[in-house]
Amino acid sequence: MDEAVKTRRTQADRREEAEAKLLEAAIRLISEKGYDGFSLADVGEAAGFSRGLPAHYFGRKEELLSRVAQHVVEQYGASLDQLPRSEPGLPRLAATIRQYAKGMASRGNRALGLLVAQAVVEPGLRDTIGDLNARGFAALEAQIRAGIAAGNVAPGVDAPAQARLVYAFLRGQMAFVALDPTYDVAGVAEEFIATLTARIGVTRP
Amino acid sequence: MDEAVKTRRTQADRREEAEAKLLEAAIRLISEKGYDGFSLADVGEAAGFSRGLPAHYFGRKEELLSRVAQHVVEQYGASLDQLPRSEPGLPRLAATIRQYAKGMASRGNRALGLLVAQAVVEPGLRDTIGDLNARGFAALEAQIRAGIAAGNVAPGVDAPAQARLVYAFLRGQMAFVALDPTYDVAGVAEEFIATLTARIGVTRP
Amino acid sequence: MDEAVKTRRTQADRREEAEAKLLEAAIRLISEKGYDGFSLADVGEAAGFSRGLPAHYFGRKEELLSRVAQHVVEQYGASLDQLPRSEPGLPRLAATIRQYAKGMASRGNRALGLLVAQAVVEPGLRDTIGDLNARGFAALEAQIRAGIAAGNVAPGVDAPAQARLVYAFLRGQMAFVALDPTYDVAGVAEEFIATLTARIGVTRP
Amino acid sequence: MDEAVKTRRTQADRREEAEAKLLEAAIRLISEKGYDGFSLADVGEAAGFSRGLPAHYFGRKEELLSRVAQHVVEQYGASLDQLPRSEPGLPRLAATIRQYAKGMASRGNRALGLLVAQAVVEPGLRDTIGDLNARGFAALEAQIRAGIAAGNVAPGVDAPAQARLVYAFLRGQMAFVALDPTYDVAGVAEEFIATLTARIGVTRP
DNA sequence: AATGAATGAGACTTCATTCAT
DNA sequence: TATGAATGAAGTCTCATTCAT
Repeated sequence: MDEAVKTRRTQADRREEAEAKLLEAAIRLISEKGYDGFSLADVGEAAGFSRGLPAHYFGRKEELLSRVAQHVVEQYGASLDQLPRSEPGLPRLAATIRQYAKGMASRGNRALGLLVAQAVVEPGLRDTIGDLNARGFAALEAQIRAGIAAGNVAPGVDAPAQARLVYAFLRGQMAFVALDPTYDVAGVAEEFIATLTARIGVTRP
Repeated sequence: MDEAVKTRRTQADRREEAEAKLLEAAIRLISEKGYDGFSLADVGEAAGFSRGLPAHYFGRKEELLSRVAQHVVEQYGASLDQLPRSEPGLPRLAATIRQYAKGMASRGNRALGLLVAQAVVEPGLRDTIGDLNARGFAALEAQIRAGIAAGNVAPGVDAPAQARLVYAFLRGQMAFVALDPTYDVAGVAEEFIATLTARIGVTRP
Repeated sequence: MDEAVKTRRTQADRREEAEAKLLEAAIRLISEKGYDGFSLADVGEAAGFSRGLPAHYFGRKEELLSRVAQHVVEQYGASLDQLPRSEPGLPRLAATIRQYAKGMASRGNRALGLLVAQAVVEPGLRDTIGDLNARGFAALEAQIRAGIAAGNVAPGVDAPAQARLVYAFLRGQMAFVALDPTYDVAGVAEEFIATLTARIGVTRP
Repeated sequence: MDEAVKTRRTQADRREEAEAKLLEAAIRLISEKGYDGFSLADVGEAAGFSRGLPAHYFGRKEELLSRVAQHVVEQYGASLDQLPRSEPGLPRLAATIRQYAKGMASRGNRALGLLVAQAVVEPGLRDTIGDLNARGFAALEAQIRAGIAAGNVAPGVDAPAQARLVYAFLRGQMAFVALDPTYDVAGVAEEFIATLTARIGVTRP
């Protein structure tokens, strides 16, 4: 039985590992060629496997792309949950914005941008990306409320609207960076933080 | 001879008109099926012409898509140039933001979102979309400067950064609306205007 | 306008002719390789066209095969309608059976046998073959009734049942011939005619 | 040693049982999807085993299909050998025809119909089905001769031809039933028995 | 012995593109 | 000029088959 378990483990591991490699390869290809600019065979080869493996695992290309989206969103969402360990509220919001600005040129983000756009016309992606947005809104909103509780955000602030505002800004920046690597993310992010602070920060007289 | 000239004119006109219809059909298809989710023949049929006409006019599909991008950008840019006739500076900025929020769910905007995303991986679109961004930045920046001149924007404001900030916010909202029609664009836009005003507006003591 | 009509004619003719060639090629392939033993590309090549043409015309393979069935059935049914010009009733029935026996080894019949069998599991063929059977029953039944009217078939004969009986025999023979070219169709057919006559013929005392 | 022998026996039995289940599953699949409308993996799953087992046991698909044909023919032939225990000759022939009519809608028969048709183009099946036909002819022929000996069939009857005639009728009916479950097998079979009797039966004055 | 992972060939199908009318 | 016939190149997807466990 130990034998059997070990064997099954190993087989399952082999598969899981191969799947992960295929997903990574797909992310790379999306970020380089676009949502539809590559074939399943390309994914197999890019991952160092046979041309047929992606189809064998995922069945339809749509399924592979949906899995890719989930994978990217999971990674992105995980980083979103790990807000920097600054003081809760406005300081942590500022830190979050800076962190995002820093990671914005990554391959995963380029791929995410294409997936987000495609989600508008691809029902299979719609929910995944919709969840991502909802999660982002919620995390930011929670942080704003934490700031109110902590006293570094003004009590009357419309938390949901401000959360969406912040997230929209971040998403928009992402598109600029992806297109133009010389775009000054950090500078504009600082300006945004200052703007946000002017609106929701607590002025101690 | 007059005859000949008139005929040629008419033919050229008819061609231009047919091309415009094809481009509009292509925009519709992009907004429904994505950047690459349709064939040249589909465009012909969607425009009410024969399946072969798009190939006849545009030759390569790449050429059609490039023309579509130019067309969309032109329309979008034109609306950007027609800023509302409010008082220059902050009031006109606010009006602009509201106007954008209103038009955000249009088909053209959905298509634009897909084109902007695709531009990241498509050299043929890169310049077109890059120009669009530059034009947007410039228009907003000019308005901020006009505000400083008019006295409704604080003199020390970093106009380029604020212009990018505003444009990023608008672009990000566009993505949210495209994905979720129930997203409250107007409400968040008002919150944004208030936020912007808190930062760059002139407080009269 | 004459011009236009002629042009359109010619194009339509070209297409119709090509389609007919493709269908004939498909029949040949079915009779040689079975219902599923060949590809669409094979059909194109066998007909002297490109590998892609069958797909271009028929879209799905299923559609091609359905069209083939209609084509074969049409030919077969046409020959069935042209009963030999013998005296109506029993003589003409006998002549019909002989005629069928003679044509049984043809390529079309081999293909028909495979299509009939496949119809059991292929909804797209079911109706076509069902119609063929119904037509066969009806033609034979009509001939039996004609015999009663003409006085060479006994009045009390169960025409529908006898028609089915005859048609079942013919269909069964078809399978034997297709499998074994040395099978003595003609001899067994004569024996069948004698048997039929013994049952439904009118004995003049 | 007894142990070892018993174990080996048991394993051989288990294998044989599993193979039988796979063959039955294959028959089911043929009757539902056609001769080639399923994969080896489908057979494994349909039989309640793993997707890999059919390949493990039979090696090539061709081998599985050939074994299926043998299996079906064996079952069919066995039922043919077990002619009903009526009086030899014409009565037993009639009983046989009735028995066949009754069993005609079975799954095995549907599969057999497809195998018979496929045999025309599949050398591997040709002999198997040829043998089946020969066996059927022989059994019927023997029964006719037995009738002559017993005095219930007329002495001058052409036994081989009549045997083929009967078998052709039965085979043809099979195709009708498979296609149309409402076809009145029993009624037409009775008409056939009466027809046969009129031709080969002995009239007692 | 049995499972299922992995390969690679080949099918169907779609389309950009070229050509004939 | 405009249509649509025809080609041929991919791309998706399915599977028989081989291998590792």
